[in-house]
Amino acid sequence: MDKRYLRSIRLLSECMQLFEKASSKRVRALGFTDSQFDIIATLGNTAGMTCKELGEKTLITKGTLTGVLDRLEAKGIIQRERGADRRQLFIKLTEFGEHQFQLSFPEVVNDGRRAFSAYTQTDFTILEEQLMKLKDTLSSHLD
Amino acid sequence: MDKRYLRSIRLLSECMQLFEKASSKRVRALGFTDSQFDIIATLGNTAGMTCKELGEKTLITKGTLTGVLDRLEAKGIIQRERGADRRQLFIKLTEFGEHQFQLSFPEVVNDGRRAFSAYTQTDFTILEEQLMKLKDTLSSHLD
DNA sequence: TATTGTTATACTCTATAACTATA
DNA sequence: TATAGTTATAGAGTATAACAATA
Repeated sequence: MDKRYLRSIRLLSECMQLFEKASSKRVRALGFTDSQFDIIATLGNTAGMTCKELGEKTLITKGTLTGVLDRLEAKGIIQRERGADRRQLFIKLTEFGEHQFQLSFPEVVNDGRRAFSAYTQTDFTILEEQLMKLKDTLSSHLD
Repeated sequence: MDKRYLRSIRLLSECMQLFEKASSKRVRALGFTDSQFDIIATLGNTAGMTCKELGEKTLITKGTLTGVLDRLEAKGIIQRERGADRRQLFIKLTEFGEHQFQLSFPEVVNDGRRAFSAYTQTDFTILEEQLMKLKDTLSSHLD
């Protein structure tokens, strides 16, 4: 059994861990949990989406999502609006939420920008190429 | 402000999400939580380590770690042993835990192997090269 | 005094299943 | 009947700070 792929997975996971550790610290300092920020970042720069869509993008199951959205609504970050199909709810950032997004998102990802300061455009191109290939492979072979 | 790095981060995160979704499902089916499996995988093929080390590797803070270890100990997966410095505890897999690791680890990562079935040795080399470069960059510029 | 790990607290996330209202 | 989202429940992870034992 060829285990070479394990090295790639481990590297992938280590990169993600490094990035998440830094961003999680920022997010926490801003008064959000990782799940809450995940929602905010997903809703940012969109016209909003249904709970179903939001759950699929963030991997948060619907039962859990209600609670996370409740807390974000209590903070005035998001709002729920009935859709045409009256079973659906459209979730979107409030004006205040949009403001928070514009304010906090760059702060959270700014560490990332600094981290990549040594990358050239060519470096990015090669990295993106490999990650896209990886993503396609994983998409078509997992689940 | 150059935002090109955001694309790389997003791709990285999407790859990780795909992989974690699949592995989380397996782990859950085996009766473990992600944190618990993280501990098991970290302790597997080692002689054990202190809580401090284990916490650093898994990013689980010490207060939380005690609870996770309690539940793994109750399941007979891990054991705590006093070290030479009697403030420290060495955490290691029990014989049963080692058995569970040998049994479950391949099952969890097997999806990964399948996912990479189309990768050639050259593909792996290039991917690993890019991920190592990324890891080095993130390591030296974050935190 | 500093370090290692535990305890205590309060909150958040999680899975799951039953439920309501729409369709 | 099927779908979208909520509610209910029990368990698990989380941050934080105070604590005990040891160094």
